[in-house]
Amino acid sequence: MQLEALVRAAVNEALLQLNTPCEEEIPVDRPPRREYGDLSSRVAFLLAPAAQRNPAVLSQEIAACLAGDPRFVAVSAEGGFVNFTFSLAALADVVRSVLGRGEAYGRGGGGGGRKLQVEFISSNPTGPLTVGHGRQAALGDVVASLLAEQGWQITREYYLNDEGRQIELLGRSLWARYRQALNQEVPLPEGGYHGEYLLTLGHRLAAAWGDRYPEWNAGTQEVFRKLAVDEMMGMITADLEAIGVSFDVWTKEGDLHRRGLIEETLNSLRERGAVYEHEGALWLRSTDHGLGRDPVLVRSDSTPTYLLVDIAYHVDKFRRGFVKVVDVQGADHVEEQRQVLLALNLLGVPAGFLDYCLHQFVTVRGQEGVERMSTRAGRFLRLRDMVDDLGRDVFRYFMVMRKPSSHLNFDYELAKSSSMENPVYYVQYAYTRIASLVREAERLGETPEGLASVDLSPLTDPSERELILELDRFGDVLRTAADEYAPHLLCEYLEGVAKLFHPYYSRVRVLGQGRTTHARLALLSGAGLILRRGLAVLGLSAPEEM
RNA sequence: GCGCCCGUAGCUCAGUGGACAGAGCGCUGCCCUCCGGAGGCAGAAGUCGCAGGUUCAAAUCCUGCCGGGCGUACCA
Repeated sequence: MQLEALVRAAVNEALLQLNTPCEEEIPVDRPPRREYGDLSSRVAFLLAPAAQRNPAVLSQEIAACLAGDPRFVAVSAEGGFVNFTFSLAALADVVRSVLGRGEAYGRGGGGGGRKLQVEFISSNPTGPLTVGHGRQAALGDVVASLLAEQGWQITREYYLNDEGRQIELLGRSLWARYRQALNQEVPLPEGGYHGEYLLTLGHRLAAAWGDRYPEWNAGTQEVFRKLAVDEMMGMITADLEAIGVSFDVWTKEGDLHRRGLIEETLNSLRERGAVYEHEGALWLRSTDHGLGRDPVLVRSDSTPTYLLVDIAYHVDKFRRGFVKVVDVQGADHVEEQRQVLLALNLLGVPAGFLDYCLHQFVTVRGQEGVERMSTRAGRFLRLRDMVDDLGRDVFRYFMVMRKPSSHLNFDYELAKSSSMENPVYYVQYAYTRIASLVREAERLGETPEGLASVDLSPLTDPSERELILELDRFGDVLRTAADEYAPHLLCEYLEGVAKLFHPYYSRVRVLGQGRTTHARLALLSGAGLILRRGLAVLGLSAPEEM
């Protein structure tokens, strides 16, 4: 990050001398081949057309201007690119920045302390969390952390659908299981919940209550509905705890109703002429705005659909003062997302207020070909079972290591492996080795006075240069990952740092080398700090010992 | 049919306009009495789904086609 700025400044100076100012930001890239230097700029390609110059010549002139610049040991032009190789002093500044800024290193200020909400999981309380929810849980939690790193004031929120048809069905299913446990032939309702968890719960209730609720009536319904939701929420919070996810706010659908928000939102949409009646139901005019079909807002039995409630919920989010809202949702919600965005637009909520982080589904390797998971049918892999088996760190990492928009193939065998083949351990082990090294240095009395002021001139090994260049990228990686809701970029970055570290560590001796020891300890402390910070953003531990 | 996502090495995936396309796993060979061996080094392996187009430059942008996933409910 600071090295990029350094190149940018140097190029600007050269362009000023050449009387060819660049209006846009100077492009700086990592060259594809090591021999091209540490960083490069294709600025000459950018300026050549307007200046009517040959990029190859222009790049040579830029390089010539910067010959002998103390920030670089080499500035060269090749085929229109300008390639930069930093001086050791410039690189050493990076290490000093890392150590100097410490925990704050890599943070960005784009959020400016403004309020941002990340809503995720929001799974119906109709069963325990599944592997699919696991991806969303990890993704939402890490995206929230990434945005917090950019200076946003984050609220993690879970929307709890505690009313409606599915919940009635759940209560009725539970009652059926309860009666079955008392040896009464009561079938599960049509479309009811088949999962084993209700069976277990039914037996428990039968043992506790005996024949207290023999009939399905309004009173029984109320008892079972409420109890079922409470029990399911208990399971869900326990599951969340297992993966280390916690929420700041839980919003219940019932509250939105009681506050009259649904009605109010419907009226606002109606005033804007966006609603019409057809076959006894109320529909949203969305085909007028290029969407595929008009969805129902209020059913003919006068109950609101999920879509209308969701629109009202988002209007409420806007009123609550969030500057931005990110909803993490599965790919099966695209259609609905467009409807919500359209409705918000009609209601005057500024564009860009709501953003979706859309993710594809998870397949666990070895289970391909099985039917799609369904909580209702009782056909799913429980998140809890996988977390208990693999550990929180591995589970979380594997869930965010792929681009959200790509289907996730979960390699269970690799996740289960405890060697360095497993990327989680590969990264964590790098940190552990550094921690161990620092402890050993302290024990031997080889720890330098102030790490940040150590003489770094002994860092002449090529791997040390590589490592420093990589450390310098940390802030960029965090920012891009936050902007794009793409935690996998951070995973790849950390694996890259670990991949530079491990071979270096096994090849180079750190302790007992005098000044070189001090310099290497400073560099590795910086690397350790970044590994720990990166792992923390992912919600993983950085073990001092493994 | 329509909409969205995906198609890159044997497998799982990075890489959204720049220089001879990368990683992990797997495979082949070599090395390791040493700060934590839960190792290290090297190698083989790719017409970037196909065909056109735009550009000085395309895995990347545009169009069409092929293949896979998801959606297309008065479910959520």
